Amino acid sequence: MLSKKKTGVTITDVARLAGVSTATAGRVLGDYGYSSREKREKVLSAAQALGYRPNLLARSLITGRTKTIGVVAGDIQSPFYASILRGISNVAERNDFGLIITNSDENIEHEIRSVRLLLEKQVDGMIVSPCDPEGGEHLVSVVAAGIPIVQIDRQVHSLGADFVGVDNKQGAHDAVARLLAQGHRRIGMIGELGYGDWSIEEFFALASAPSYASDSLYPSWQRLHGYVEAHREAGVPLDPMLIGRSRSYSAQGAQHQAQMLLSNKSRPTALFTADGLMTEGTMAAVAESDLALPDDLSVICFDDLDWMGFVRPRLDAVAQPRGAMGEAAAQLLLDRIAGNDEPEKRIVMRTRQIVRGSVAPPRALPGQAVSVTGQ
Amino acid sequence: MLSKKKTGVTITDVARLAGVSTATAGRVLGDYGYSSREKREKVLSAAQALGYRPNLLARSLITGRTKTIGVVAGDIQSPFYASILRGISNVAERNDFGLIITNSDENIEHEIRSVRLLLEKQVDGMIVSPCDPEGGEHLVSVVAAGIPIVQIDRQVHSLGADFVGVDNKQGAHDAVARLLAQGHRRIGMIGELGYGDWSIEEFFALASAPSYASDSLYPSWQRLHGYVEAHREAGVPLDPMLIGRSRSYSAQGAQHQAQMLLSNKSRPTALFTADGLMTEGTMAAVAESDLALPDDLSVICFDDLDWMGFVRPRLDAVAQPRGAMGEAAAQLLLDRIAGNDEPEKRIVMRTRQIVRGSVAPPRALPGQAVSVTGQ
DNA sequence: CTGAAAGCGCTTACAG
DNA sequence: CTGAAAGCGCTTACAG
Repeated sequence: MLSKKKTGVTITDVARLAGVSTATAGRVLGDYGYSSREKREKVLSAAQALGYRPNLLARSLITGRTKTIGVVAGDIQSPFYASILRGISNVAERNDFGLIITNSDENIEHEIRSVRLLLEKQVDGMIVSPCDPEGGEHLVSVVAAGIPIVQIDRQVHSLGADFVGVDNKQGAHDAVARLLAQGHRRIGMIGELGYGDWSIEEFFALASAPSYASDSLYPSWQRLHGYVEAHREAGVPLDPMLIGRSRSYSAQGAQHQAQMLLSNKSRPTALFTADGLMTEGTMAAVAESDLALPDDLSVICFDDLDWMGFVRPRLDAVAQPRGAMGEAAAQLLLDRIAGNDEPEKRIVMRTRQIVRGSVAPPRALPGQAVSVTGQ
Repeated sequence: MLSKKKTGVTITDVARLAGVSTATAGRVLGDYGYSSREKREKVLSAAQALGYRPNLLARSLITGRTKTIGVVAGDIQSPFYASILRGISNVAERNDFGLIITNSDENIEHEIRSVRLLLEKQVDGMIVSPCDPEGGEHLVSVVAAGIPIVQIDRQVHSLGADFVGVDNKQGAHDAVARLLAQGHRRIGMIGELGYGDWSIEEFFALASAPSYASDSLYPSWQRLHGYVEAHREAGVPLDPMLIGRSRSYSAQGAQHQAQMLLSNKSRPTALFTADGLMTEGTMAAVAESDLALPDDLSVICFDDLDWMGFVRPRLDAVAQPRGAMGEAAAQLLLDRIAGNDEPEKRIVMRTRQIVRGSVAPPRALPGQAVSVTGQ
């Protein structure tokens, strides 16, 4: 037995009470077209008396615009997406847009399902964090249908849609360069590094070329590129054994990789983590170890999370402007929805190095000679 | 200049290509009513060929149901709401429902605006975390209009809508009792404690009566009630000076309250924080102090956040089943939408004490005699 | 099982 | 400035 939803007050009811046509009532209530002050007041007070609320569905069916944007996030529960969503939500509310939110869980089937739902709900545009750089046919067809997409954090090759992200290479480069300047020579990195048909060795070879461009790669690879560049500039040789590749966005995977790295007899003296989830897994591994930060191990994390400011030691981080990324993406999308047809835009935002005390010069490890050169 | 949205393929197009009426096409595509295998196949292949996607707006306009639920959260960026939303989202996706999300920012005007938007978007039901226990007229009118509401975490008095929350009193009681059992006699609490027309002294007097019921109060007051009960059971006198009342959901406010408490010459030897945000502020204050956990100060936090498991020392917490709360609320709402008209339901979920090492017996403070009784 | 017709609640030309 | 009419893309009785 379905509960029968009361068919609320309609524009027809208002028009009848006000003694005008539905067209006139519509013009007043929808604030389009002309209306005399007299009719206007009649309609308004009738609407008030009846408690009229417009049915946006009906309006959208005609206008072809829903004033709704859809989002496909990786996982709305993660601090990264939660902050981005907040930024998107701010802009949406400010512009009287609704927001439909879905998760892909980094699964292409889910992503396709989400996009279909958003399409059927007739969103005016979408913000998507695509989970497969190569699997974007479903997105191509959205764009082809004239529905704007803004990609966030990650992108599909040759989709030709706007993009908002951060300068991953620069952020990682600066963090790793700081560790190198402190004298670290064995710097571990824990990253997702999932897509990519190459081994770490092969990527090192590619990325060592000064002309190598990683712009279209996934964030963790761009961050590894920054790692490589910092090493090249410092003249420090690369060691593939120092790279922990979790291959999926999972704290457990990262924890496992960090444990492996730290239990090695020639363990790294510093760790660079490639995102929030990798940081959580890595810190869990560190907490289980006997290592004291920063004396036994220096750490810098990509993405600054709330708690990093009040644990001991406080953790150094590469901060991404997550809220601003969401706002920029939403604003760009609204511009597109409003008809802005300038060429494809790429907004690459700057990261910020946050120094708090989780970096110190390396100490000599048992059985190892460490030459501290520093800056 | 508005970009003209291409009016996609409609059921009329499909019907024409398939050589059937729109009614028949609708029956096949919408999977309602009868259809012969022959027509069915024709319609399906025509739809496939044209790339038909139903326009859910049109369907909803007729059926009066949008298969969409709306959520009014406090702040989707907080880990508390982010997890709840994930739970809601899981159930929604599983049932092919869309999800429209808004924030109230604990501001009644925003909440009213959000509810209006959801109403105009014709959601089939709402999940709301109301920000004012007394200000619920806008919610009353929603329920009166036949649109089900499930309240989460907090509730409006006498709204007569379902509710999903946790046993705040019990959770707080057990945490504080554990501190008392360790010998703590001066236990501070940092909480929002915003609504309520009483002072802490007055509340202590009220809540000391064994028959006092705090079920309809805001969570932080219920948690303070648990604090009071644990003290009464242990025969430990209450001291209003030990309660830091931030009066708003703000980490800064909590930090300030914690600083005040900790800088007092007869400072507490243990702290109980009443929610995630209070914990963040409190931990910031602790990080700035000279106090070492757990030797100088024991801590238990209400709400278990990811990072509490891998900081040092790991933090003890009262875990709320946030994801399950969201799932339960969404499931209950879907039941109501499906027509379940049983009497108002209250789902009160259990918390779980998580012991990790941030609690130890108190040490004597300079200039104070401490009698450790504990077990 | 199928089709013609009406209609959901609005907005949009089009006359006046 | 206003109203009668048509129509957005579907679903729903109602005949057949």
